[in-house]
Order: sequence, then C-alpha cells, then structure tokens
Amino acid sequence: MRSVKCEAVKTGGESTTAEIAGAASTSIVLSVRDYDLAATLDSGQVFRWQEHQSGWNGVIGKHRVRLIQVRDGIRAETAGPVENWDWLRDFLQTEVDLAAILSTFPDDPPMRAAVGACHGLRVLRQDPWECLASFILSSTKQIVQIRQIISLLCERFGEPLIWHQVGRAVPCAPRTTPGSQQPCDGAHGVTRPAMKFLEGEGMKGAQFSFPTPQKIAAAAESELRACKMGFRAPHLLAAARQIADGQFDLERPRQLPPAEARAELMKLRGVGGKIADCVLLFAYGFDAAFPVDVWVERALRQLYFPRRRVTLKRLHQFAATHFGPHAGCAQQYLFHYRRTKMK
DNA sequence: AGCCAGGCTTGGT
DNA sequence: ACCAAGCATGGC
Repeated sequence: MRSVKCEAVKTGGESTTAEIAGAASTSIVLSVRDYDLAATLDSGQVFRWQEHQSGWNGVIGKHRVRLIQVRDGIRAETAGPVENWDWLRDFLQTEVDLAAILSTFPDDPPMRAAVGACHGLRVLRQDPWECLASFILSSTKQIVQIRQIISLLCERFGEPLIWHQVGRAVPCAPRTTPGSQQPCDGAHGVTRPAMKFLEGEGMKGAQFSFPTPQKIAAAAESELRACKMGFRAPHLLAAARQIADGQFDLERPRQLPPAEARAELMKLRGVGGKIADCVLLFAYGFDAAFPVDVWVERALRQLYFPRRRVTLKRLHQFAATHFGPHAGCAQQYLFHYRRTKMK
C-alpha cells in the first residue's frame, strides 16, 4: 500500500478520490517525511522550477505542476486531471527512505555538518534527455545563467502547455466527466486550466515542455546560439542528432554497469566525466555516481583536506572510496552545504 | 598542454 | 554609470 493521500476533486459538490477509485483529480498530497522541497528544487539538479507564492511551479514531462510543501508531505496541483500519479512520485522520489540512505554515509564531522544543515535534501529522478541536455548546457555556467538558457530553449523549441489537457482532449460540451467543468472558451478539444496558478506571472518559464531531441536536431546552430548557449550550441546539436537518428539509445545506459554507462554517455559530444556523472545520478539513478564541480571540489578540499595540496584526481579517488553506495546523495549534501551554508 | 568559448554577476571606482 | 575579473568544463 502506498503512503499516499488522495484529495477530493471539487466538481460541483461531487467528491472523488483519485487512484483508489481510479478516477482523475487535479491535485494530490504525497505523504512523505524528511523532504525539503525548496532545498531539493534549488540545489542545482533541476533548472526550471520557480518559487512563486510559497509554492513551486514547473513542468514534468507534459504536466504543468505546482508543488507546495505541506505538513504531511508535498501537495501537487496539475493543469489537467490525472489518473495515475506515478510519474510524480518517480520524479520526486518520495518513496525513497532517506534515513536509510543517510545511515550509509560516513560518520565524520564534515558529513555530519552537511547533513545537519540540509535536512530533507533529496536527489530527484529526471528524464534522461532533459537531464542530459540541461547538463550539456551547464558547462562553465552559473546556475542563474543555466536557468536562463534553458528557459529560452523551452520557449522557442518546446511545446506550449498553456491550455494543455493531459491525456486525451476533452470535448467542450456537454459535460459529463469530472475535472472538465469549465465552459467552452472557443478552443475546441481543450479545457481551460483548473487552477488560478496556471495563469499569469507565476508560470512564466513553466509553460512549455522541454524540447525533444528531434526538435533540437532539426534546429540551426545559430538558432540555438540565439538562446545564449554559446559554444555549447554545437554540443547540444550534435548530441540531439546522435539521439534523434538512433545512433545513441538513451535507454542503453540504464542497463549497463556504472562504469560502462558512464563511458557510453561520454560518447556524446559535449559530455565529459562530470556531466556524465550528473546524468548517471540525476536521471538513471546510479546512486554512487559522484559529480565533482567547483562547489563540491571546494567542499572536499576545505572539509577533508584543509591546508593540504591535493590534486583533483586524488579528490576523485577519495570520493570514490569514502562515501559509500549512496555517494551521489552525499555529494548533493556537500554541494548544497558548501553553496548555501558556508562562508 | 594551454588556450578558447557566452554572458551574467560581483566588486571596485 | 562603467569596466574588469571571476566563473567553470570540454575540445582541439
């Protein structure tokens, strides 16, 4: 039995429970402990989530979603009715036992400090293509700039989701199904959004799906450069083409042992060791993958090797042996701790 | 092996 | 208001 509470859908006084009854609703509360939504969505794993009026607006696949931290877990609201919320649980990884992961971390002062300062920080599970493309665009960029590039990319190459009805289109009239209560607005075959949040400023940048590899592959390099991605444009274009023409199978790394999956990803243009590690961890769920960026490098040097000269290679060796089977999660704590809580 | 490749932020004046 | 320096990673 899943630890999920289902909320009633407000449709003319009628009360339905999603999932249990197999009916669709536009909101749900995923009950979960030890989950800091803000820290998780703002820890350099994902780049499209915007905080707005004490909630977070974003896109998961073709779903426009608003997430709110509530007492017992995370409340989600969507644009259209949803019958099965597994995609949301998968993205948020709400069924992961965080305490069990933390118990595998090394018991040393730096790790205790990082964990103590970042309660409820989680590792998400992203779509491989979106994750790969995002991290190709991340190289030598700061998080604010990565956000801007991806936002432009989605605006110009993604599908508009403004009035998007998840699943099949619902006819305008007559009304028979719950969750499609609005009168026709002239656009046949779509319904109007159920929630206020789906209109206005709060959803800027969260109105488009992430463009497919096919869509990017068909773009001109100059169009991509116009999204301010600079020298990353040819990298993204080449990677998109490798995937679009079937030369590279995004599902393959999933079935490979970690080292081989990493090597496979590094066959893609614009993907080196660091970006491969990010995709292994954030998209494919290789829990031991340990991406080392400047923040993590600084954290490792300051916390584990103060006043000692250590090569980057040595840091990698240390990381590979010291942090255990969930090193990637440990890395996320070190990253967030160093970036937001130290000096 | 060292240099180059956007553009945004930061800090100095 | 303006300008220079810093960032941060893969490719040649």
